[in-house]
Formats: sequence, structure tokens, C-alpha cells
Amino acid sequence: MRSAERRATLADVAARAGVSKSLVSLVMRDEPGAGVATRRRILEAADELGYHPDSRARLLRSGRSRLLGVVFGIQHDFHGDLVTDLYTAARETGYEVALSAVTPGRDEREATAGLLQDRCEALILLGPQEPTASLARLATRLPVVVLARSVRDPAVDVVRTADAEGLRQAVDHLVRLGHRAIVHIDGGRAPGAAERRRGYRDAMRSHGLDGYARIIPGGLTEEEGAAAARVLLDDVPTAVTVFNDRCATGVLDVLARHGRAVPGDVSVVGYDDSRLARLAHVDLTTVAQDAVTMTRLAVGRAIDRIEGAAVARREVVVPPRLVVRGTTAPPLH
Amino acid sequence: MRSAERRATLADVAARAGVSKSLVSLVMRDEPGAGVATRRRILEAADELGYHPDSRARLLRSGRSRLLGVVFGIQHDFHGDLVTDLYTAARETGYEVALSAVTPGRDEREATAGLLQDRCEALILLGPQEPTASLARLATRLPVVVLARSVRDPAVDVVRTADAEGLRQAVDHLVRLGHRAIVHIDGGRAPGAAERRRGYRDAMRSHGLDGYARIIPGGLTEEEGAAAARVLLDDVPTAVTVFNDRCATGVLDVLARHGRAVPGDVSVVGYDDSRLARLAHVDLTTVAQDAVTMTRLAVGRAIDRIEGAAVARREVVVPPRLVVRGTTAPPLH
DNA sequence: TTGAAAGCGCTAACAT
DNA sequence: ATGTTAGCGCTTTCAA
Repeated sequence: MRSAERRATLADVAARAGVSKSLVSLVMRDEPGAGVATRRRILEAADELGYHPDSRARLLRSGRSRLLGVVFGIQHDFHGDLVTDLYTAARETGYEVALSAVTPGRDEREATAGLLQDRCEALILLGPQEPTASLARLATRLPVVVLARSVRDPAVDVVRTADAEGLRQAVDHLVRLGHRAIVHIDGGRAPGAAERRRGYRDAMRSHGLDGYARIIPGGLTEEEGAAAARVLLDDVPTAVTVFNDRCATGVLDVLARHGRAVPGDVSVVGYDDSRLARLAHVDLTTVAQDAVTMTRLAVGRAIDRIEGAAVARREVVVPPRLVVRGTTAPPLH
Repeated sequence: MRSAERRATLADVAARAGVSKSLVSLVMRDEPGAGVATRRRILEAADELGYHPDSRARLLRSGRSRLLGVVFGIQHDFHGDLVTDLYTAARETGYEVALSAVTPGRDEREATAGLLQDRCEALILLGPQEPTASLARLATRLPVVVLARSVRDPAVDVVRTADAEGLRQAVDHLVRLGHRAIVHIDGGRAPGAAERRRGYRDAMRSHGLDGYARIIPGGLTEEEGAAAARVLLDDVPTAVTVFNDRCATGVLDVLARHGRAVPGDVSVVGYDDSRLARLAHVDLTTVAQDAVTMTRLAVGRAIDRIEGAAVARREVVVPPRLVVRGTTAPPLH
């Protein structure tokens, strides 16, 4: 039942209203420069024909797409949270979000290429794994804002959480509860992992707990969290800080299966405050990244670059905030 | 440090390679009709200039977008799996996937509207919640393929799993192991829930276990699974079939926390065979939806409709397959 | 206030 | 195998 007729074009409207295309163009864009009567006649004609401007042609001619390309990992819950907030942040800006997913069968290069082809005017990359050099090269072509990862290159903008500070807050919280044997399950080479490790080490040292500091190789998946937890079972600490919530989920699961009560026997702190952590039955104490602020900053920064506004700092660091929930408690002695 | 130079166009590549625009156009689209050497030279020139075709101009000229719009829920792991396979399925077809996410702040209507504005030629909707009437109306404007939900309307194509059959397989498996007290935690009003309930009831009946049949209200989130599991704790069956893997995860979690061993005390079967189920530490027995086949069919169907090919059946039902993993075992007596 | 004409970057039909 | 030409639907000079 699809209507077979061609869509109306600007020329059709012009013909029907008995004016030139330019006039119609003006009126459709609400620009001044057309007589009141003419304007009315044109709007009428457009309405009668059910005319809607073709945005592609419009963009082609004006040389702009008003598109913000977003590359995200479809497997990452926290990226889902960020995407959610990016849509919101872009809503009133006059720019639109174009999504491109990284999947097990589609790497970042491919995801990025698609967006480039759509002539996005800037790219927002969520925790990209590509080497700095690639990102820098990309940034020679269009503004690039990296979210939730640190990149030391003058060409790319960065909006990230003060990750070291986040781990410090986690450790402080645990120490305040009375913990000393606090382990960190890290994120390996994942974005942010190095800084979180550093934050953990510094915090332990500043509490005079160097002797207890212990880092277990983890990762960013449940899988890797579970494996790390199994290592832990031989020599259980009273508290664990984990690279992210997803990984912490794996840790919690293994602990539960081996009869270790959380937080009774072991306290656990995650990172991200992703959807996972907020689930009532998980109720994970975690370091919240301020997704709303970060995405707003990222969108704002991207647009500033597009429009050539002066930008003060390449890197914006957003403070994290510890969210205390049910997986932390004083150690039993 | 962004190079101030204009973005490379097809004409630039042509100039650099010393050939005409048409030749470049051919080569970029991988069409036959260019010599091997020329082709190489053109590709080189394109690479050196960092050339990417402008999809808007392409669309404008050819009157087509070759875009397949995909609407998915960013919170649903299984949708993530489907999106992954959709990219793969579309890879060699000459069509591209355009993603639009449903988030807590962005409903299906909005997600769909974005895709329409992008002039997608067909829509693939993953488990849409919109009423049939809305979907039917949409289908008057362009081909619509609904994935993983049943829709009884002659205007929309459907590719889905034989959900009743899936639950039958789950129950059969459990009965074969010796279970009788088998409970179903359902999906409420979620897509597929009604049919899975029916499959469960029929299977129980066919085994003469009507007396044991019991359905607990669940849902499609971990949250709802956890709540349902808590209800179960008062009167624990020996086995549970759950609406989907995500919900089953909540069930497993609550059982573990209350000291119920899986599969020792209770066997659990999920649905979807999503990433969650395959995690080594979860190792969930589940009913696999054949995502690869379903996505291939959905893409094929969408393209058939676009290109006006004859389509035999509106609805394609793909058989499910029980994947036995570690959460099911004979009951202890 | 209005219109004519020249493209934006590309593809397609038609040469050669 | 390669080049020429004419637009797609719109915006944007520039003239009238």
C-alpha cells in the first residue's frame, strides 16, 4: 500500500506557487526576504503537496551534516549508559547523534570509517582501544573527543573521570570501615586501568598499607573478574576493589558460589555505577563516573571544535563520586 | 592541527590518479569496468588523500540510501548479539546498517523517526513494544521487518523463534533428567512471553505434570528475575525455566545468595543463549535463538522487499535449540 | 522583493 | 577500458 508517487521537491512547490526556487528556499528556512503574501502562498503550496525538504540535498549544498558520530562497544553496559546520556545531551543542540557499534566482528576502524562516510562533523569515541597514534591521525581530519580514556596527544580532546581519585575514594572508604587487606583486581590494558592501579597503590601507601597492597590481573569482562576471584579464593582478603562493575559482577558471582558472604566475609567495590551496579539484587558499592556531566561536556566540546570556538583545555577531568551500597561493611574479626 | 585543506573529493582522486571521475566512481564502488593497473593507481591515490565517498551525494544522485535502519534496545544484551550479527549479515549485501537506540529517555517512536529522516529504505525492529497498529502504519511507508516478536499484521514481515517449541525442549530436557516440580518464571507482557508460557503449559501437560505446573510473574530484567526467585524461596521446586537469560541471571544470583546450589538443589534453564549465558562462570543451560540465521533472514527479507522481490511468507519461524550447560542436572532425592 | 544561474559530490547514460 | 555530460534537490551568489 506504499504510495508510488514521487516525493514533492522544492521545484514542485515553486511551480505550484508560481515563484522561483530561491523564494521557496528562503521561506522554508524561515529566512527574511520574502513578501508576506508570497510567503503565505508558498507555505500553502508546500502544505498541499506534503512537501518536506530533503535533508541530504540540503546538507550537500550547505556542506554540513550536523552529525556527531559516536563509536561505542555494544557489549559494554557502561557504554550503553553513556549513549543514553549522549542522546539527551545532543537533544537541544541542533546536532544529531549517529551511532556506530564496535562488535566482536567489527573493529573500531570499521566503526569509524562508517561514520566518516556519513560526513559526521566530529567523532566521540567511548573508551577507544586504538593506539594514540591512530587517534591522532584521525584528529587531523576532524575533531575527535575521547570519552572515558586518557590520551596524551595535543590533537584530541579528552573528557574523563579522575580515575586515580576514584580508587583513592574506594580505598579510603574501606580503610575507614576498618579494612587493611585490600586487594585490587585490575583492568589490564583497558582504558583507565593504569590510572586506577596507580590510584590504588597511592592510596594504600598513604594509609601505610603498602605491605597489604596486592594487585590481581583482571580485565573488563565478567569472565576475567570470575577468573581473578578464583585466584583470590586461596588467600582471601577482607576487601576487593575491582576495575569496573562488569568485572565485579564476575567476582561477586564466584564468591557467592564458594560460600563467601558479601559483605560479611568480603567487601567489594566496583567502578562506573553502571546499570549493573544499581540492580537491587546486586546493590554494588561503586565509584560513579558522572555520565551526565561527561556526555554533556563531550558534546559541548565537539560542537565548540566544529564551530571553531576557543577551547581552553584539551583534557577535562570530571571528579568521581563513591556510591556506598550494600557490598561493603566493616570486616569481621 | 587539523589540516585546513578541504576534504578530498572524487574529483581530487581523479586528478591525482590522472583519470576521469567515472573511473574513480566505478572503482570506489567495486564495479567492474576498470583495468587492474588503473584500479590500483586509483585506490592508492584515494588512500593517500584519505578519501571517503560522501554518502549524501551518493544518495542524492542515485535516489537511494542503501540504508537498513535497525532499532534496538541498548540495555538488552540479546539485542547486542543481534546487532552484532546484523552487521555481519549486511556486510556483503551492498546495504549498510544504520543504528538507532531505544534508551530510557528515547522511545521507539523517536528512534524510528530518526531513521526515517535518514531515508532508510527498510526498518528492522528488534523486539518492538509498539502496538501492532503503529507497526502496520509504519509499514505503509516502507518495508518493516520485526525480529524476535510475533506480529499478526499482513503488512509487516516477521522473523522469530518458535518460542513454544523452545520451552517444550527445556521442559523435555528437565523431565528427562527426572524433574517433576518444574516452575516457569515468565516474561509478563514482553515480546515472546505469551508463547513461551503456552509452550511451558503444553509441555507440562503432555508429560502429565499439570499438577506441578506453576507460573511465577517475572519480566525481562535481572531485577524481575531476582524478585521472582525470592518468591520461589518459600517453596523451592527442583527446576526453573526462565523467560530469558537476563532474567535468569537475577534468579541465579538470588539462589546463590541464599545458599541454594545450582544445579545441585535447583536446575535453571534460560532463554536466548545470549552472551550472559555463555560466560564460563555462569555456564547457563539455555534455549538458543539462532541469531545468525534470524539476522540473515531479516536482512534478506528487508532487501527482498526493497527490491520488490516476491516474498512467500510474511512470517518465518526459526527453530530454537537447547544448549545444555552446567545449570541443569538430575534432582537429588 | 524576486529570479537566474552556478554549483555541492556524486552516479549513470552515453560516448569513444 | 576510459572519458564526457547531465543532472539528483537544494542553497547561494549575484542581478534585476
